[in-house]
Amino acid sequence: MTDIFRALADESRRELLDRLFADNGQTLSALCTDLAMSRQAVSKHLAVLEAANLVAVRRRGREKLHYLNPVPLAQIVRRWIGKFGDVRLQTLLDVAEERKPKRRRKPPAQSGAGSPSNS
Amino acid sequence: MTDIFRALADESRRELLDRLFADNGQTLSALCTDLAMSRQAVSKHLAVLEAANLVAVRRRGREKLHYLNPVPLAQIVRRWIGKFGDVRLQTLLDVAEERKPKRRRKPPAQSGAGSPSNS
DNA sequence: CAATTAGGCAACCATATGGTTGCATGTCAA
DNA sequence: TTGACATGCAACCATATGGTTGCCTAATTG
Repeated sequence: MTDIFRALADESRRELLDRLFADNGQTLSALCTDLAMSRQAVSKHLAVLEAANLVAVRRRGREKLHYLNPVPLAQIVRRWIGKFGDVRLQTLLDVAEERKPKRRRKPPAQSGAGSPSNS
Repeated sequence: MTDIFRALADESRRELLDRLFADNGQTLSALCTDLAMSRQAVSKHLAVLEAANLVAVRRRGREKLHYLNPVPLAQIVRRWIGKFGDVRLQTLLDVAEERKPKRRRKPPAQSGAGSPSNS
C-alpha cells in the first residue's frame, strides 16, 4: 500500500506512468525526452515505480524497456479505496456506466450522506 | 491529485481514515486513543488529511469533530486510476460484484495477479 | 473563580526525498 | 578495436516529512 501511494504521490512519476500508458515499453532515454530533469532523476523515479510494482522492466541488450503494470492500481481500488462509504458502489458503477454508455440510468445523484461535501 | 496521494501515502493517516470510517465524527483526542504517537503528531496528520480534503471538520465548542470525506477517493479512481488499462472496467465491476453478494460469495480469493503485498 | 480538558502554535530534530553532477560499465556498430 | 550510446553507481545538497517537547489559549465543569 504505502509503496504504491508514495510512488503515486509525485507528479513526475505520474507523468511517467502517463507516458508509458501512451506508449508502453519505452527505454529510459526515451522516457527522458522533453522532461525537465536529468536522466538520473528519471532513473530514480522509475526505480521507485518499479519497487512499487507499477512498472515492470525487460532488458534488451543495453536497453531497459519499461512496461506499465496496472494491477497494483486495481488492487488499491479494490482492497482499500473501495471500502470507504456509500460512494463506493455509487461511484464505481458510475465509472462503469461512463465506460459503456449503452443504457442510461438515473443521473448519478451525489447525495451527501455522511459528510459535508465540497472539493 | 498530489495532495490526496501524499495524504494516503502514510500508514498512520490511513489508519486515521480507517478509524473515522469505523466511527465518524470523532474528536482529536478520541482519535488519539491507543495510538503510539503524541497528540501533536495526530493533529498534524489530520491537518494533512484535511488539506487533502479527505477529512472535513466541524467545531462544537472546544471540540473539533472530524468527518471522513470519501469524495476525493472516488475522484482519484474515476479521474486517474480508472484511465489505466483494461483492468479498469474489469476490476471496478469486480468490486461492485463483491459489494452486492447476490448469491453465495466465494471466499474472498485475493487473485494476486501482481505482487506480494505488504501493508 | 479555579481547575481541568480540548486543542493550537512554535521550535527543534532525524531522516527521507527529489534533484544534481561525475564517473564507471556494458553493449552495439563501424 | 574503438568509439559512441544506454544505463548504473555514488556522493552530495536542499528541502520536506514525521515526529517530539514545551507552552499558550479557549471552553467546561465543580
